Amino acid sequence: MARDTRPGKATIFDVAEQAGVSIKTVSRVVNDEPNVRQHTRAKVLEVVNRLRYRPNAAARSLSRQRSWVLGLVYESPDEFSYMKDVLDGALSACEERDYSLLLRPLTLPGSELPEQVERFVTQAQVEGVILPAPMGDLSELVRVLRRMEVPFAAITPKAPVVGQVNVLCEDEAASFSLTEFLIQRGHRAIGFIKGDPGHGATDKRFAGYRRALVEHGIRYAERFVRQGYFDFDSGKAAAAELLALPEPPTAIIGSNDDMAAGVLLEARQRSLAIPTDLSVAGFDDTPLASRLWPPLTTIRQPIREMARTAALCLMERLSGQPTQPPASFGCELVIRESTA
Amino acid sequence: MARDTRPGKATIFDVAEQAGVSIKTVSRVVNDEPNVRQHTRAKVLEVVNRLRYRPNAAARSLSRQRSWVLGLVYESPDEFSYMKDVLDGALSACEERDYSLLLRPLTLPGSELPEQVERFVTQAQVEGVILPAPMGDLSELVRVLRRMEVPFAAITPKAPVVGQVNVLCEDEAASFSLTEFLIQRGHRAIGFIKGDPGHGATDKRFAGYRRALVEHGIRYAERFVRQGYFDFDSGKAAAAELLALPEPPTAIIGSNDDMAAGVLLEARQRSLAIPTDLSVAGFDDTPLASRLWPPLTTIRQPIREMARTAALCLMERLSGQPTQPPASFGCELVIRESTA
DNA sequence: ATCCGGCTTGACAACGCTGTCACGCGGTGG
DNA sequence: CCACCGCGTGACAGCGTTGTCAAGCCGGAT
Repeated sequence: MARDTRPGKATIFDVAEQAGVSIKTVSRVVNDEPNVRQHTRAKVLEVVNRLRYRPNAAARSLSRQRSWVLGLVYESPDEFSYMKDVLDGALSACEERDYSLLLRPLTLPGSELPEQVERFVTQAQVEGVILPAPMGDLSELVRVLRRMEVPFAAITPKAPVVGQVNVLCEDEAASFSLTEFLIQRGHRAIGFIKGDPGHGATDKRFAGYRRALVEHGIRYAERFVRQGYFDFDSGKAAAAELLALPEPPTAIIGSNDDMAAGVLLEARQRSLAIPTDLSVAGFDDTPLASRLWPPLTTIRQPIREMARTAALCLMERLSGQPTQPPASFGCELVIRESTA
Repeated sequence: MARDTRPGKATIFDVAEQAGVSIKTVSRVVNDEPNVRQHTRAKVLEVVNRLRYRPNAAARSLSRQRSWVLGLVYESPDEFSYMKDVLDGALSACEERDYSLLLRPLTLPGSELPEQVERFVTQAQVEGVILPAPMGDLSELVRVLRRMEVPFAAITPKAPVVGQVNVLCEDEAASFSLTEFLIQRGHRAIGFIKGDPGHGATDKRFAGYRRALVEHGIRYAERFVRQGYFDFDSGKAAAAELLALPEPPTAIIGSNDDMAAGVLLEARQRSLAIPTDLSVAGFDDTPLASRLWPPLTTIRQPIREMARTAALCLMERLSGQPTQPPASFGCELVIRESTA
């Protein structure tokens, strides 16, 4: 007769007692350690199931001096679809390996950033941190984690952070292919709206744009490039400037979908037909891209897979494996109706 | 000379030793317990700061038999903006009170739902669960949590779950005011696209629509109502049916923004001018609503605040306070350019 | 018969913290 | 002068698990 039938309440002692073994043996069975006779193992497992025994995470953490907690430090933007995919990927990896994932949204720019991250990591005994873009590009952040000796995995289009797990995204190549696509469709005057200067992706995407122009013998014109901040409003404002040019571009690339949406709105307010009068392209293939009119030509990155990989590699590293070389993920050009 | 200057590594013993007191006194100071002389307290705090001592969460959990972990169980949809706000609110509350928040996305409908939740709760020693809409409407889920004696907080437009924390949203009233707004603008033939039948919000929003019609002496016509599933495609499909009617409605309400976006697209493909030929309204005021053309008239709910409240009330309850009566939150009509 | 080594098992300390209880001290009321 | 009380403090036993180490057992080699 079980003393307590509520699940999650039985301890290793209860199991040991009912199985007629010592707690150590139960521990061995539960942790799949070798050197337990088949018969004993079966008996223990039977009791484990009957009592719905689950090891107490706190006790295990305390004893093993490990928390099995990963942290996800991110910037919380309005348009969350990028982070949603990151979250999905990281969570799936964590669930698979019985890690927990703790979230820490940050507002940028932030002077107290190092303190906030330090608090986050120590408070929650975070073993490793995942840094989705653009967090890996923040040197203060990297420095804090280094000092605290907390391993991290950076998802970034920039050069890999040495000594850490890196997941690279081929933003430059993606931007190149997007620009090339527009060139092949006959565009010569192509506007480009850059993203936030703090983000590594900003430079890479811009670099891909320039390279495509050069390789196709088109002169790069600074007047076709505007600074944006990865948000709707800045995209709209930049588009307003570009479209007010004496010879406006026939196509505009926004460095993300949200800015491209801003371009669309600005164009509409100027009664420009899309894509007849103006082609527009974005980046990221967020849900937004397919809901706009016309649906956006954009670049799809396997964000979910990238985050998953980042988490998994980080776990490997935490369990003592040598750090993997950076994993790189390609992008896909999604052609919709906003370009002609 | 500190034995280990790395932060987060000092234990209560190190502090006690350097402060010349017992570990119990350190514990008292750190936990703000009474009966410590001012002088002693100051000395201990000084050492705590110097060593950057942070209590070990696992040890504390083990000893106090509490985990300070809340769980957030949600359905992971394509359009994540609702969940982003929930997440923001819940996280802010957790940070404030030094709780951790664990996430558990679920795919609906799911036959293994109870098992998944049970695993989630026991595995991570979750003390209380937050159920954003529509999770609180799933009876299997509620039943599992009841059986496990895990308190939860439901954010729902439906009747409060007895014995638990409840945060109510006034979907019926909001829908009423939105419909009334359209009526006052002269619309008589108003189409309505319902949401997923499983969601409590679906009925409430529909009820508000009907009540507004009735109170303004407009006959309710079933042909103007279509079933949707809270996603873009179903909204578009429903709009197609409504607009194919011999006498199509002059306004269409989507039960959320994503479906309203679908209506917009369908209208555009039929060359209907918005809002001249057709008014469109949504629900939720997601970022999508303001990025579409024309920007959507919609209903804004204080989701973030609601989630915050849910989390805070849940914590109160976990620390032994009596359960609060349900908190109710009003909505706001956001008038944009999609209606005339 | 003896010794050795590998497999299986268990006793016990350790992990870092909090709860309980007891002790000493100074003041207060009888 | 003594009993009593409340405050400040510390010793110590848990909390549930894993790591260490030693013991017992068995088979094979000596």
